[in-house]
Amino acid sequence: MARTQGSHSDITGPRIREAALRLFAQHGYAAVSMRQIAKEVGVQAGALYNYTPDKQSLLFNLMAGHMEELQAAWDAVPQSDSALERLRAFTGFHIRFHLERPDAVFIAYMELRNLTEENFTVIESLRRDYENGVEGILKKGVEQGVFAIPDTKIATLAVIAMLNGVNTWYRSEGRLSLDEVERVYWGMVQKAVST
Amino acid sequence: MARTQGSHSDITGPRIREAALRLFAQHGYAAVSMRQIAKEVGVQAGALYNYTPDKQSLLFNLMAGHMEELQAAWDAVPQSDSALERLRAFTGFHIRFHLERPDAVFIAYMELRNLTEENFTVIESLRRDYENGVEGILKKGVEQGVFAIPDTKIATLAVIAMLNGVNTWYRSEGRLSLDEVERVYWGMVQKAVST
DNA sequence: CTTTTTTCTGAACATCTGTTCAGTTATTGT
DNA sequence: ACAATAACTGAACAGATGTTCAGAAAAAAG
Repeated sequence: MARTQGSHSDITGPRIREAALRLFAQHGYAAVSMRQIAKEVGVQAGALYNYTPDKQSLLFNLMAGHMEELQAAWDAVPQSDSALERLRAFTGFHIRFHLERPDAVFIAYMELRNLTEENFTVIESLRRDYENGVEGILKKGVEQGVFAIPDTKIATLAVIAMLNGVNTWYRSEGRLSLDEVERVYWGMVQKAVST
Repeated sequence: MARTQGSHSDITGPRIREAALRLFAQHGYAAVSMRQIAKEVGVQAGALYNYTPDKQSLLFNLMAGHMEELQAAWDAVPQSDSALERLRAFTGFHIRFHLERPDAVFIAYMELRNLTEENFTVIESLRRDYENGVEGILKKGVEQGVFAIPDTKIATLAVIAMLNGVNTWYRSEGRLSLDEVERVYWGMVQKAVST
């Protein structure tokens, strides 16, 4: 046997990324072998190398793709003039975006140490861009006199860390709806930074 | 060669745990081999098995030890009658305790997926105990009328997630002192839950 | 129908994995 | 001085690791 029936590059490529994403999130990058990923796709390990130069690139592209999607999605959200309204929009956006892709989020936060130095630098830079956007909102709110924040950098990280926490416990079959979750978190975020 | 000069069980044991802790935190459980740990200690891989039945137990004992230390340390903190004061004490305690052992904290949160099912259950139970202590404070505050919280469980997780964020950015040589960090976070926590 | 290209297999590679264990040496107890 | 024990070595184990590559088969192009 060699090439099997119905095999296509444009199908196998995404399937490899999906399988890698799920497996990396579940067991961790180092604990997942190329053969496991291949098995999930229904292909031999060697075939993966038609789609990625190596395992490291597979991880890096998943992470970079996620961070770029995140930034692009946030850039597409219309921005109000009010800093308070911007922060509310961000809270909702961040919670929803992250709950929609728990695996990608998990990897982007947990597998940083398995990146090469260069790849790590790239991802960290993307993350900083995103954080700077949030800090911009907080700074604007301080200027407008609606936020009282001794250190906007810390507040940025604190808010993001708090919101990221949702992913550790939220289940769609659970007690609370997405809207309720959003409302509860917005209540805390708002109070935490307000004057 | 076999037993080397000046070798002692009561020295090697802790050194193995220290090396494993550092390496697991740095590269991840799955990415670290028993031979790497042994090399760090200055011993052959086989010698590790005088101190741990296997690699999994090494991880589990590090995590369980950390969680028990955490709970014991918090239990030792004197508790006020005021829920507000209790929460302030918790904020300071949690930040300081976690900043003192970044590696153990990192492992306890990141390597859960590398635990066997039974071991995972144990660790999760210890974590829930700790979280329940915090939720008790918030509930008490609601009773006393000083906290306004729609959902104490979510608020508990949100506060802890926010505080855990410190470990991702704090450096002792950095811009802020521990006292300042504690003050800034307490300001946000207090406002987030207060009436 | 024939050629070319794309997609994949299956085997091979050198190296690393966790773990076991017989044997060796330093230390402790008598 | 000798025996017993604790601590460790070094080799071995069966299997897994990422990656390469010649060749085979299916699909596309002519």
